[in-house]
Amino acid sequence: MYAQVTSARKRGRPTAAERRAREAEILSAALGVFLRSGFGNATVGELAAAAQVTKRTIYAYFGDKDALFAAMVQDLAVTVSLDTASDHGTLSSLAGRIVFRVHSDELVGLHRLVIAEAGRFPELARVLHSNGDARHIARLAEHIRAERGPSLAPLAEPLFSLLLGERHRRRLLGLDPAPSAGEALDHAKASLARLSLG
Amino acid sequence: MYAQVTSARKRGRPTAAERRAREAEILSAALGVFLRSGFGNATVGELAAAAQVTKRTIYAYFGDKDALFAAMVQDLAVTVSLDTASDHGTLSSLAGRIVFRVHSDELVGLHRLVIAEAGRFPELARVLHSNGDARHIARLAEHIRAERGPSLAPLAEPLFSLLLGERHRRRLLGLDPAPSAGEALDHAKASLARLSLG
DNA sequence: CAGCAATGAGACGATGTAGTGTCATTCGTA
DNA sequence: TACGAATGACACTACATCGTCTCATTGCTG
Repeated sequence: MYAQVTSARKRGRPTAAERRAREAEILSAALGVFLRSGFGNATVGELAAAAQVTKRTIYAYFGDKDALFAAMVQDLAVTVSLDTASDHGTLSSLAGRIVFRVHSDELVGLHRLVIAEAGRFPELARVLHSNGDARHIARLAEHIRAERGPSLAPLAEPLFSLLLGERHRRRLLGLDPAPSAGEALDHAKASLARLSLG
Repeated sequence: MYAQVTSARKRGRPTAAERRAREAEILSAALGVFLRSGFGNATVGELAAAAQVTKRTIYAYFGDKDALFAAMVQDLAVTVSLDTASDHGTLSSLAGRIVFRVHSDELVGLHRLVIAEAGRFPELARVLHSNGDARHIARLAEHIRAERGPSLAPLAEPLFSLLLGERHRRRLLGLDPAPSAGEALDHAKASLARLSLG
């Protein structure tokens, strides 16, 4: 059940650039494996094969499986929310992009992983929430403040709940596919209208 | 780390009533253990000790660990939503009770378990959603229809999303404690007001 | 250029756990 | 009353997986 090894990697001491690239590759491969198998079910051998390295290297780079998982989540947490650069445009366009992003397979899977392991990694739950939900809500609040006035800013949090909606709960349970960008925008507009923000 | 065994249970063939009681006891104990440890981390020995039986009996009753987990979730799914009997009173009182129930440690923990194992037990995810969220939304829709007219019934689903709110996401991540009954009612009233259902 | 750090390859030990076998014991049932 | 089903107690097997060890190999670094 391991990933296909297409070519043997060369041995020997790597350059500094190779080290950085290898670390990134391990983290990236780990995401794929953990999303497919879950934390408990993923074996270190599987993780190593997916990253095209040996277990030796995994342990040399990260110490153990727990640390690799933590490093992966920490690494991803930075990119969990939308780019700040894309932080212009109308409120409804922002809301639509948030819906699309938050319902994506990648983010839903990451959320599922962290929820499942929240007991063993409480810090990761905090990090994920700070960089995800909290940031999205803050961004919505800024836009509402700018477009509709400061008095409506407290609507950002309930708006975010509507943007998630029942669909996101079904997503976490694996019952629904990810929405398209068009569906996401439609849902965002409907949510704004319900709070008289349309 | 096993539960303390206070008294040795008698041996020998049990009566029919004892069998039923024992099965219920195993299911109940399994909930506690799975909530504490998660599915993967809970051992069959732990489950057996918590139920005051031996592993032999667990296997005789349920076959294997997977089947025990499935039986437990199926058993609980029936009681996941509010009693139909308590289905009277005002809309805001119903909403308050739903908030309280859905944010309870027990339901949040069950949700967390099923989300974590949704890959291996997709049927359980369906059962939990049908008996939980879907039923709550249907009940809200009935009340809205009766109190405010049929045209507002489609608001039941967004209302349910507001009732969960950001708090429930934080609950799943283990970041917040369960709300008191008073807090639950306050939040329900605020949510109704936001949708002009107050 | 010589020594050493880092790696691939993969065997290996240690550990934990699912699930079963054995035997005595209790009690329902014919 | 005698037999057999169901269970407790618990040793035991089978197996998976974490993490380490060995050895050869490559290429940085002084």
